[in-house]
Amino acid sequence: MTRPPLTTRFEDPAVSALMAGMGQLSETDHEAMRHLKVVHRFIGRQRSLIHEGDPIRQVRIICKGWAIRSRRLDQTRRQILDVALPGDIVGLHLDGKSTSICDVEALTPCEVGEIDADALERVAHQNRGVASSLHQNLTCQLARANDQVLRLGRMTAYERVCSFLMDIYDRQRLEGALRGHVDFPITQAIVADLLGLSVVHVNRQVMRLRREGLVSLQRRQLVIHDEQRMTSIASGRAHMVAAE
Amino acid sequence: MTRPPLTTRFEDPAVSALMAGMGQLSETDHEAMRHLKVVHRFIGRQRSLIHEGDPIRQVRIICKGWAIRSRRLDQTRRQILDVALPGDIVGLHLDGKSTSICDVEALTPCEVGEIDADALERVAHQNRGVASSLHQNLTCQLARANDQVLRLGRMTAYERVCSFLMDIYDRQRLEGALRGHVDFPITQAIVADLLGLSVVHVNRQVMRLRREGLVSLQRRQLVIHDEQRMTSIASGRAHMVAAE
DNA sequence: CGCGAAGTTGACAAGCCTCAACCCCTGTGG
DNA sequence: CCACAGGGGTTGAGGCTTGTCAACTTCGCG
Repeated sequence: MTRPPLTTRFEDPAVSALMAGMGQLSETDHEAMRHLKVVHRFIGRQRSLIHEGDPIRQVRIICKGWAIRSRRLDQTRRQILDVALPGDIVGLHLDGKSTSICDVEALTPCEVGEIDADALERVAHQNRGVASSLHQNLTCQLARANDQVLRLGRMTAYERVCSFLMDIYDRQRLEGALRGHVDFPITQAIVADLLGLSVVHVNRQVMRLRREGLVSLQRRQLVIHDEQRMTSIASGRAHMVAAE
Repeated sequence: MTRPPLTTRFEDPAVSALMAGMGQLSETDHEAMRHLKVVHRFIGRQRSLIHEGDPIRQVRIICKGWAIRSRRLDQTRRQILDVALPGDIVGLHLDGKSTSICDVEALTPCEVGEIDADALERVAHQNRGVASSLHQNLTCQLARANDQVLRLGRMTAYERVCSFLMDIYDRQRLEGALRGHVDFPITQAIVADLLGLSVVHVNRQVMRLRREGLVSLQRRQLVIHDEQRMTSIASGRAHMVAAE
């Protein structure tokens, strides 16, 4: 269910999250960002944030929880484009007429900050740091999309799973996760739709990774036992290595 | 080989191409763009424009010819991310430190316009239209990347080939190709690396499309005989249709 | 004419999918 | 407290899609 929205103006967690991913912002930049109005929404698990074809007038920032962006080919075939973690922006995937080109759905209960796109654009136009940060965010999403293309196009199922697990792991480490284990609120069915595989085959790859002692994956938590080996497999470098 | 670069300032084809993809630019926007210095380079077929890891200080616009952006997993596995046609920008795929995350290579002899990235950023900052056009260009590249992910993740080989041919076809029609046939300077090996398939299998799909009378593909030219059917296959809608 | 690149075809192998059965865990309601 | 249902995970068997290898043809070009 959706709790009533909430509005804040100062040191908003959404704004902080947004700016965290940004490079060097001047004090003026910060000041300008603080004056943006942010509407907070709370979205239940598996609820839709955005539908393909929706007109988009706000930029949305995930403050808490995880979400996925996806597209459908038909009833049975869905492709998940990427996973959005706290601090990530959703709603930049638009066509020329500001219409969303993908669905966005909450993987876990989410708190989302909404900022009016025009207002943000005005701020960006007057504050160079903000503009270049947004630009950098887009560039980063492009880089992610390229990673995904490489995975789907040329990696084996085993490599794809490794690569994806390391991606989720690394992103959480960057955000300051110091423990050996990170959150993983993702079912194997989701992984399958992300990696262009069947659920059954994903399960086989996960089983193999466990058997080889590389990862633990239970109760929504992921532990990487051998970072180096995982990274090497994920980058396609581990080929004729004795894999048993 | 690389001919000596050439510098122009007014009504540069690169600038025109760049602005063509942009929405509504004011006269001031145009004026500002015209004062940008553009260095033109001529690149031979199969020559590299950018290597992964190169520091990028210029935005590059393809004025003539076709190029591809690609990444390698290892010696034997390459994934082509997309094809750049005249008017397309390359060199926006960067990591945080302005380093290229992919290779760019000329598919045919190319003329490329180079604009200093800082200078362009200054112009963009002062001219809202330019800024939003660049933003829109990035958004468009994101949308393309998503299309590619959908293709690789969930389409069959047959659908991928259809989808790709229609993409190349539609893009040239948009640019004003009125004839029934469009350029197609792309070998099947390139299509294979684009679609995550083997050359042999690409060939089988092309043969099938020919047998079914949907396309002609010869002497570097592509003809689509049944646009509607092709579009329907490319979007995954043609499933249980009697396809032979 | 001859060479190399690109395209074509068949046979066979491998990777991945589908189906189907089963297990485990958790929450829910009687 | 137990029964039950449902979601998620696991496993095996068999089939289809795609890859690999290898041979051959065609095309483009000097």
